[in-house]
Amino acid sequence: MPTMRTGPGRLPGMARPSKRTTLREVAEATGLSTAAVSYALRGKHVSKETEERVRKAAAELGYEADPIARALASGRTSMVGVLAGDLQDLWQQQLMAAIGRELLAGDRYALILDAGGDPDRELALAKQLRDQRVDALLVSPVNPSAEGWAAIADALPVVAVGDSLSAARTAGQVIFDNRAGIDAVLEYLHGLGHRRVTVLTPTRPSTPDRPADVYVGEAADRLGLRAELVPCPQELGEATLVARRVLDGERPATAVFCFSDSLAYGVYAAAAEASLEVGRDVSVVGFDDHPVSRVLTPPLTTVDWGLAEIAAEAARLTVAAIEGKRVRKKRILCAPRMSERGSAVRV
Amino acid sequence: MPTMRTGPGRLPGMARPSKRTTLREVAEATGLSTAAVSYALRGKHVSKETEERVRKAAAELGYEADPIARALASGRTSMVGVLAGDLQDLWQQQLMAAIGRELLAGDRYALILDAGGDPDRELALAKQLRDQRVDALLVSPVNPSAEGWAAIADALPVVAVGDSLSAARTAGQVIFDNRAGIDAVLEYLHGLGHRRVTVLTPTRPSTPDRPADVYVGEAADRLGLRAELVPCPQELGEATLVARRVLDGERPATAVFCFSDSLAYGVYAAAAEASLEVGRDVSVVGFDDHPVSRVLTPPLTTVDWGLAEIAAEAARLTVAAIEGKRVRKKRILCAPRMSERGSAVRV
DNA sequence: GCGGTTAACTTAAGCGGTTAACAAGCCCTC
DNA sequence: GAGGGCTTGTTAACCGCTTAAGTTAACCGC
Repeated sequence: MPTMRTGPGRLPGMARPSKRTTLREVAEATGLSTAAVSYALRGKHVSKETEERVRKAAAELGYEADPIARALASGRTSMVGVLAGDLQDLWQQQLMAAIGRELLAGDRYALILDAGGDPDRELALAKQLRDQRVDALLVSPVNPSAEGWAAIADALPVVAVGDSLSAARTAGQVIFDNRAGIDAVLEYLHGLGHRRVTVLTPTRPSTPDRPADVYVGEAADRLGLRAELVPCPQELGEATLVARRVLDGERPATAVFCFSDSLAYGVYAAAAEASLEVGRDVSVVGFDDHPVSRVLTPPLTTVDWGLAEIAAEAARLTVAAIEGKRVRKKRILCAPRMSERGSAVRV
Repeated sequence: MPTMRTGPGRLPGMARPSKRTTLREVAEATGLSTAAVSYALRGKHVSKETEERVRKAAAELGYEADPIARALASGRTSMVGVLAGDLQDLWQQQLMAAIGRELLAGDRYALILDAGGDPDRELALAKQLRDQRVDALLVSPVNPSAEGWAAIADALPVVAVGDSLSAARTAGQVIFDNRAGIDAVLEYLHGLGHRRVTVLTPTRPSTPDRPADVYVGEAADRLGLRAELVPCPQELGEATLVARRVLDGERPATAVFCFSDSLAYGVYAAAAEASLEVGRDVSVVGFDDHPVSRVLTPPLTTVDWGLAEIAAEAARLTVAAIEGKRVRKKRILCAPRMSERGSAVRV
């Protein structure tokens, strides 16, 4: 029978394998009650000198509070659930990365889940996150006006970031002024002489009166141009296929307005396949300003919303909501800034 | 004094606000002990009919086990800590998204942290993840051979994915055959007539004998070409600056080999600024095959490692390690596939 | 018909913290 | 000098679940 051991050899004097030091051990070492230690480590109710003594002992023993136990007792994990609408979208990947960084800087963890563009899944994942006891929920381009979100918002603070001017009760919102963005783009294209525009929208089951769609319709009517909405997956391969159909149609529109830069990349790919030159044979406008957009040929004309500030504000609102702080503005409106580059031209 | 209530109005008959149903309540409803219910819900030790009865009651009461309490009692959260080397790298963003999906499909959550390219931070974050009690740690392009990783691997299974042929004890590895990839690229460039190549590597404090660097040196010697290693940040703006310096130098190399596609985008941007044409004035090769790489002009010649399989294998190894299963191959070697496109040309 | 299994539950002791409630000591005040 | 109010601690009750160990009662072979 082979010698059993729970781990590899260990130098004498080192801490036991994966046995963490507990609060009780610190209490015993200091001759205090566990309660006193618990308070001391969080700087409450105890004298300066006791606090010092406890801290010292804790440090010596290498004590680190167990987040799970703490969560069970206190009701708060230090995790924020982050629900991404669709991580196939490169810009959302960027956003999630930025949000993760922001939260981590405040000693919180982002538990990021990807709804993959499916609204039903969004709600299911939101419930999973709630059940995971995250302290707050940060939902990205998601539409939390659906039935069922109330139950989520009841249980924990929800911060929305995206285009949803949702009626649902949220603890904060960072919203893109989509109407302004859409107006700006369509006016821009109109000014360049375009009269027929294809609008590539993310595929989501057609809620008939989705705000963005409505804005497009209104702006188109106002400007007197024809805008056709075409749903399109964010994944490049599929987006390329859809874009291909759009470009290959008979009498294709002169311009394609994409609701995300990722979709625009699909148009670039499709154009290349069809030997069309973006910025000459067809105009393309994106909607995110992803870093690589400026590397394309021609550089993609798009709408910048200020990703860094969005991530920072979202994190700030979320943390404030968790801590129950009052914030001056619970609703941050992001103004669009057109990044005019070479992909849209006069027709 | 205003009326206080804990939540918004609620229809009579609906469940109480954010009070979850507990195991005890199900136990009372069925007249069983909490233990019996606990067992029943996990299908152990109980009769078929009791199990059925419990399931029904649980469903009716809308019972959902509290993951925190479960974690405290059982010692396992259903979270996998995922440590990304640098999320500025677009390919790593893709990888993280894919890993997140894979794990979620298996009812586990990915707790993703970004080391931002800093090796010291890597270890610190790994410790944080361990303290968060994740069931396993999945480390992406990270070098776990450093001092201190042993303490991590002692406490939980560690799966490595990346180029690290690390000596540290891991529960599994998905490794890119970097030597093969580097050889392939340099041979390819050599075959095109290039004799001086700049190699853009991610900035990490210079561990003098990092494997990849060594491979470059060896391959260069063998082929008789001169390869200059230049560290470069993954963020596009900074990468562009570095690339700019590389391209502007006097007697610049004829080809730039980038250790990630993100770095290559920087070269494209720098080339455009300098009015150089990639694929004519300078050859560029990437190393990841990020989706957008094929959208660039010219499409980026790069090395594909099969992201989807990597993510799937990494998730599989991780789950296997958690469940203590034996796996046939604990070490998956990913072979490079050159995606030859238009960015590297004969000189 | 009797010890030995086994199936089906129950009991109860945690897991490692938090936190309300109470107690002791000390200083003031009236 | 009794009562009031701090400050500093302690006690003990959770938080909601898991699980080792114990209890019945039915079943079984001989």
